[in-house]
Amino acid sequence: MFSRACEYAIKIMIYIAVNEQEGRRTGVKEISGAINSPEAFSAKILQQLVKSKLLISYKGPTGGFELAPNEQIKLVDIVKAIDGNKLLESCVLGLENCSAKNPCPVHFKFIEIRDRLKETLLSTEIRDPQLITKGID
Amino acid sequence: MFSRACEYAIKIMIYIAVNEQEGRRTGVKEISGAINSPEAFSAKILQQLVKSKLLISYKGPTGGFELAPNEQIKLVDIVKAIDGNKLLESCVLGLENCSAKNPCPVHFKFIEIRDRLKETLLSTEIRDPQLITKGID
DNA sequence: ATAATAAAAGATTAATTTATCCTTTATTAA
DNA sequence: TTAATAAAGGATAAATTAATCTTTTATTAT
Repeated sequence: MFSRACEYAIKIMIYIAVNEQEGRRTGVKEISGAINSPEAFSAKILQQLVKSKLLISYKGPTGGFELAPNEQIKLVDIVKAIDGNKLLESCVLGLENCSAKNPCPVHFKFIEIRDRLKETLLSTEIRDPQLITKGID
Repeated sequence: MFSRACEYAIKIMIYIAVNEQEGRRTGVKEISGAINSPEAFSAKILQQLVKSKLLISYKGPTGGFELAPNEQIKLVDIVKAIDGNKLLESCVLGLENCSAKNPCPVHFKFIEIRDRLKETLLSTEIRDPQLITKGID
């Protein structure tokens, strides 16, 4: 469903949110240890999340990452930042001109699944207390 | 959502179903031309579909492919044959031990989307007249 | 100021997926 | 029975994704 990088990204964001609750800034090494992801690869993903303004980074000792403040960060923002919007917008059969007016054979079978997916990604906020309690490794 | 190969596979199966309606056996060249897929790659996918018993192949002149007879072929069969059941069974965050009893942070957010997807794949039959009318290229 | 720390950046490698090419095998029709 | 046809099989190449390694830049605390 999501790329490996995107799976890591979601876990990363949730883990940083957990630490935010406790007022702690989080570094790459701690994150990759906690979510069991390769450190250097995680660092690349963190860079993308910073460029996408979902995180703020700090260098040097005491450095690390924090969630972008005063922002509602939703799952959909993470997915778009890492995987783009192919999953959310493109035809499941990869047809260029598929639409309600010119539907592919399975268009109407999948449109509601996709809408349901979008709705879930849009309504799930990364600071949701429900999210930040459960296992992530 | 699906791999490129799986997108091709679904289009291939629908196209063969269209021809079955007209009593025509279909060859790789015609198929790849009709659905706009690379011929040699399509041939590999066709081989997999034959190995998975979803198609029957015939060599030589007048050769080609037919749907496996007397079988209800569902979308889920195609997806499983090409992409396996990762999409249908694995945790969206890739966690090995994710389950209702030991849920990942997004488990319950996605479980119903997945169930909806499974239901659609299970209930969509490749010979459904609704499927085999619409554009596929 | 300087040493230590940690992220950023860039280059490279590995693995997987997508795609092509070439040879072999089976089948049909002349 | 032979030539043409079409799928099967195997090897290879290209592209994308995943992952690693090394150097640079910024920041903090001593």
